[in-house]
Amino acid sequence: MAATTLAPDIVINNALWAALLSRRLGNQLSAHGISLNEYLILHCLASSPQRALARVDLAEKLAISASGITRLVAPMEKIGLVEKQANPRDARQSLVRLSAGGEGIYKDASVTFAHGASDSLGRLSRSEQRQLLDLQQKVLP
Amino acid sequence: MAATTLAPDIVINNALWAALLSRRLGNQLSAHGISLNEYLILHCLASSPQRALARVDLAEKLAISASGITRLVAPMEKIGLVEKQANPRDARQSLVRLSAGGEGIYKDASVTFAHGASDSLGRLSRSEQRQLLDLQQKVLP
DNA sequence: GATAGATACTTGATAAATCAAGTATATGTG
DNA sequence: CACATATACTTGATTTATCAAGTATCTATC
Repeated sequence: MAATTLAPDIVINNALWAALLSRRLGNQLSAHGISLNEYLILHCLASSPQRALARVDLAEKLAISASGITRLVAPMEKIGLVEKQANPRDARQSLVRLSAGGEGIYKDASVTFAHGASDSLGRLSRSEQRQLLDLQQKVLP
Repeated sequence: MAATTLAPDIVINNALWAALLSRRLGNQLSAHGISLNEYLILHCLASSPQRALARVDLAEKLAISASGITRLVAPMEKIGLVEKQANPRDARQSLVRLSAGGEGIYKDASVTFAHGASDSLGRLSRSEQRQLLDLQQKVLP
């Protein structure tokens, strides 16, 4: 059955598209002084109700290793995009919290990001985009 | 207008999902002794009519830098997955050609890959998968 | 047919991400 | 309470990918 070829093709397309976009968007974001991964961190923080997340949760969301988060976040703290916030209930954890400055950069960068994203999806109609987003959200855990 | 949030969300979802899958599939493929990028190279070669591609074209397809291809392909040649084939019409180029051994590994790894891919898409019905693939192909250049 | 510029790759230096191992704190069990 | 195990992070060593610069070849123009 040809059934088996469907899922792999989807995954491969996704990987290729992601690689392409991450290069393109990474280049565009560099105008704001941040990398794509840094943008994604800001995005996750801004989307979280408390504007703060444990490093472990960030790592999980971004599918990055724990040590990767440590090394990504350290310079972001120095620049003041995020702040380290101790957790009084668990001394092992230190939350990463979005700072006011970080939020500003995030909003600015989001304009650029949205522009690049729209360009890349230009061939899809609005309803097709809606459809794609719905499908993605079904797939994501 | 909420219109603007659609495309960015799609791109972000795609990036997060791609990161997740590349880890998961990379781990699974390591049982075959190859990385995800090596699998993708084999896939591109196997899908090409001549079973061979110029390094430049591989780099373009995988959205990897030219030097990245050089360093990825070198060990694959040593192991015998691919062969270097000179281009008589252009001495600058050397094509990367899928070897018989490489094809075997590719087929074996594809079973693993298909399994992982299906798992990840388990929440989508077959027709939804078809829909997703169609949308992806509209987006890709 | 010589020369300027473009193309296909390779290589050295560097940045980014990983794994494995280590530290510190928390939790559950006898 | 003590001890084993699990969790949250950090750090050193290594892999992986990148960029910038270099070589060799091709192509177009004068």
